[in-house]
Amino acid sequence: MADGAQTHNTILVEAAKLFASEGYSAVSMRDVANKVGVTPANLYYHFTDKDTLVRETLVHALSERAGALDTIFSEARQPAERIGAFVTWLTHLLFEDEVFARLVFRELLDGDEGRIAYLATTIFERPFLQLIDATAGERRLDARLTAASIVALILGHVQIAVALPYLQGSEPGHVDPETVGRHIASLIERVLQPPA
Amino acid sequence: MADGAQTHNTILVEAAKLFASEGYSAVSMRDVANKVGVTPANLYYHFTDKDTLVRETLVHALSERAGALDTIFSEARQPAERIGAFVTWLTHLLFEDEVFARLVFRELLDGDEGRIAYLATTIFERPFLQLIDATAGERRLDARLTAASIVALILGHVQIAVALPYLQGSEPGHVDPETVGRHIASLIERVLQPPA
DNA sequence: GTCTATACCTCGATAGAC
DNA sequence: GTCTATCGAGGTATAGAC
Repeated sequence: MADGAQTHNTILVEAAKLFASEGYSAVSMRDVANKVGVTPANLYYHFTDKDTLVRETLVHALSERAGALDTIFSEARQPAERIGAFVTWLTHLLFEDEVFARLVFRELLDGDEGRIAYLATTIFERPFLQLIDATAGERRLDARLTAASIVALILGHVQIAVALPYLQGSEPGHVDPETVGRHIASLIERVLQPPA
Repeated sequence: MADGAQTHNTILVEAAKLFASEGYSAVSMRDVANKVGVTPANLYYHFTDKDTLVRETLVHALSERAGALDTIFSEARQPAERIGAFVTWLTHLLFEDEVFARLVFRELLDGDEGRIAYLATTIFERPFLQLIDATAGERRLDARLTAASIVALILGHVQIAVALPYLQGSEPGHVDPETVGRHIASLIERVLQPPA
């Protein structure tokens, strides 16, 4: 199983998958060890205890994905274009990267103060400020609430996607990132266009 | 601790609180027993095993709340008014009834097929069909996606409410059901108003 | 850095008295 | 209907050989 730095990283990656799919308390150190292909004792060489493993797994998984956020907004564009790019990016990321999406949802549900603060500043703060800036043109809406609504809309669609197939007359397109992303973009366009 | 029917109900209520706040696998039968004030063995008199307790707790908690849904839509109104009433109702319910909100989020995250199907038909189906009906007037949008968006927007706002206080310049109003509800209603109004 | 072996605890669940 | 007592499995974590 190669050298230590390798194992350390493999543990973080496999633990992220397990924690995302089962939840922290449902996954034992034995589970992680089995998946990685080492013994439980080895996990305690790399991480002092389970709580530390959970936290470092989270930091590793989130910071890995948050990097791409920079490039989304880095190119100077019109506000509307910037919003569209963000919507497309986040929708695809959450629909297609199930590990990331589920870790985010778990943190929002079960994270303690420190972990939610970390999540907020690492993932949400940058796009949130950009969205506030981009929606500030519409004076009759609270820009912060509107920015929150854009993020909420995307998160909510991902969240309810698992339930939609059980409703009457459901179609696969309702849980397809491309379709949902375009729909969200068109809703935002309507909200932000100057009223008649 | 009174007669059996009473205890049975108390268990369901206290278990709902514990499961909502900690998650199913993080709560032991001993935890539930302690909170109720009985012994673990007694729980097994009322429920055959933990999984059964979890399922019956969920059914009890959801069906209890879903009843109010009928009255929201029962009075014949204009589509716009019906949407407004639904938004106000669901926003307040989710922001103010933390046990219900967290149980719903947990099911969406960790429920198996049967439980998500139950959640979908018990909670989501009725308002969903009503919303489709009420938004069908806007021909240039997919009514089902738009209905999903309304639910998604509300769920998403509740979901990210815990993170908003950690973002720069946050205000208490952003996690207040009244303020958020009105904001959502005004967004929907803009989307559904006939374009210029 | 990884293992074997194990201590100690908490878990879900049951038997049987009251 | 509720209790005491207990079993076996599986949980976190550590000691010490390699």
